[in-house]
Amino acid sequence: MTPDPRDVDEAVFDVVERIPAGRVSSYGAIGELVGVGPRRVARALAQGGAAVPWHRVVRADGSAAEPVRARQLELLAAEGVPARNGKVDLAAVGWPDRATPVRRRPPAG
DNA sequence: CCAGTGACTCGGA
DNA sequence: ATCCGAGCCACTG
Repeated sequence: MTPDPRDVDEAVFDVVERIPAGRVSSYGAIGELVGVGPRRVARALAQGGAAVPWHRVVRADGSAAEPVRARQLELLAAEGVPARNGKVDLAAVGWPDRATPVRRRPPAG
């Protein structure tokens, strides 16, 4: 069965809704979670992102997309996400956390 | 069907 | 840091 386009959009929105305030994800990261390409994620947000915290989705390098760049940085700053020269620190506020489970003993040295 | 475009990403220069 | 090409997926003329 081929997944309906609307279903893919809903999957994208569902993941975006899961991004906690103060955190940020990327098109590619979300794409991997829902099983589509980053461009497909961007398309979904451009189409109906108004219903989800789209501002918590940035580029892979932490920068914001052109058409919403200024707006996105303001919304992020409003919820405690600092930006450095127009880019957020994905290593600090990136979501989901990398390799959180199955690794209770991080390399302490 | 082909070409152009876009809230993308990676690798190379 | 900046620009370009290729890969990618969906839409439009």
